Amino acid sequence: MTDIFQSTQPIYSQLADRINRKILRGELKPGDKLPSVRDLALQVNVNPNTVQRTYRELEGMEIVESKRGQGTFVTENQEILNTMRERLKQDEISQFVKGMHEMGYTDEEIEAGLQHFLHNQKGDQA
Amino acid sequence: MTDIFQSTQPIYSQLADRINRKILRGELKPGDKLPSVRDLALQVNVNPNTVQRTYRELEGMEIVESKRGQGTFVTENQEILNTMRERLKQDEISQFVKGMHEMGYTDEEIEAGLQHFLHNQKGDQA
Amino acid sequence: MTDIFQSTQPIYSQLADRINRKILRGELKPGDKLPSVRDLALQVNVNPNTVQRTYRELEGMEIVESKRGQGTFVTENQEILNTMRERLKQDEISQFVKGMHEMGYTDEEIEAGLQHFLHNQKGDQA
Amino acid sequence: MTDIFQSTQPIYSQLADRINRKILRGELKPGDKLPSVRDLALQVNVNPNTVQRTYRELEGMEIVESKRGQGTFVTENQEILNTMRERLKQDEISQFVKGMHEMGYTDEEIEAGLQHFLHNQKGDQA
DNA sequence: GTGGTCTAGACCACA
DNA sequence: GTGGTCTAGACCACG
Repeated sequence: MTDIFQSTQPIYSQLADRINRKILRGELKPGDKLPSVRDLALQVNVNPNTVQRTYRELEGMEIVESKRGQGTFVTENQEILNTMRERLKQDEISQFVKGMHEMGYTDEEIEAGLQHFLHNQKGDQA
Repeated sequence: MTDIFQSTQPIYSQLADRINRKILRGELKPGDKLPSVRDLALQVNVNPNTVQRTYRELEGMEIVESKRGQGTFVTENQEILNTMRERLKQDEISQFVKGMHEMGYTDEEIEAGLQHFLHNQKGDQA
Repeated sequence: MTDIFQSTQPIYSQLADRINRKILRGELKPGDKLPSVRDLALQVNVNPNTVQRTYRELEGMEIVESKRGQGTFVTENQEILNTMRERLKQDEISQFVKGMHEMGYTDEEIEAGLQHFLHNQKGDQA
Repeated sequence: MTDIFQSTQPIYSQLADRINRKILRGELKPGDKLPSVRDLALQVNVNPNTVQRTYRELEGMEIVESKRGQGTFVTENQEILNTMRERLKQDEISQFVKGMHEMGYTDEEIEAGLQHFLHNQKGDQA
């Protein structure tokens, strides 16, 4: 039994990632209030406990502050956000390179491929 | 109800992708026989119909050939494999760049980030 | 409704504290295996999830390492243990001083009281 | 079955302690009337019998006096209050030292730790 | 309303 | 066996 098709990463962690990226993209700005635990649970159709755990995770990373009785807010500490941004960038690159290596591409081919792509994108991306 | 967490891409398509990559990686070589529909269905724990559809998909791309009564085989046509390889490469790159753009990185930063990563990997990849 | 008598600190956190102190006291040494989640849950009569959370908390502090399928173990990193030791010491002192202040004692009286106690203990402690 | 988490000390005794400390802190002054048994029972959400027993305990220590038909009052005998104050101080110290010993600290370290703490507190207490 | 804790019980992955 | 995740639903404390 392998069950390759439900991504193995836990939901709370996927959710945390999504929120991180929303913050980076600027959809959520420092000081903004996140949806309440229960609301987000309904939105993404998971158990409130799971959202709770997501928020707790984000709090651990100091990306978010939870205020009992008030809500959960994006940190106003820009430095932490920058750190997270850098970390996610490295993750993304590392994952990309790993995937390309798996397909048998060399570092040089990867670099060339990227450059070619970047210099030719005018609206022909997927 | 959003259900963001079971990746939206259909299973047969995910399966096709996985097989493609196995071929590129050399785990499956031109002329190799793929597992029978029933066997693969058991292995990855999906319905045989889904595997059937996956194979049909791959046949459509001329990456595999089904020989009635014998099984399904990786094409020996190297040109087609090269084309697929190229297509997957473009997909990978495009997806990577899209992700980086979403995080607000410019093309220049992406290129620089990749180069930095490639020139510094000694064993510190994820 | 005040309910002053169920210590407000969450169970998982009390449990974590108890385990910390066991480690400091040397009842649990670096590399030792903690009881399994389920066993400890039975021992202290709480839900396994609560113990799970305790272990997770300790893992976050890097005091403990959980190895799936094997168990949870006290870290062998002595430096972390020293740090924790120092932290708990400060907590204990701070709490003591706070309590004494609440009873109206001055810093000088606290210091004198402690010295008197330490120099007179021969077996007459509580 | 251990049930470590509901502090093992009986409630009436915890309550007595709390009242003692209120008196020491000056929240309750000599001659002040304590709440009626029923009122206090409601306030702290315990059975009136428990409060009754608490008051009897305090009476035994001569810290309060019950005047039939009028209520329960803090003693005006300063000497007794001083004695209690001293006793609670010793308790506090003894408990503190015991805790530090449990963590493996020597008497010298305890004294040094306290002094360091007292001389450095500017607002950085817990 | 908000976040936080806890239980009960199920199911998963690793070994 | 081990730890880890998730759901359902209850209850708490803060405001």
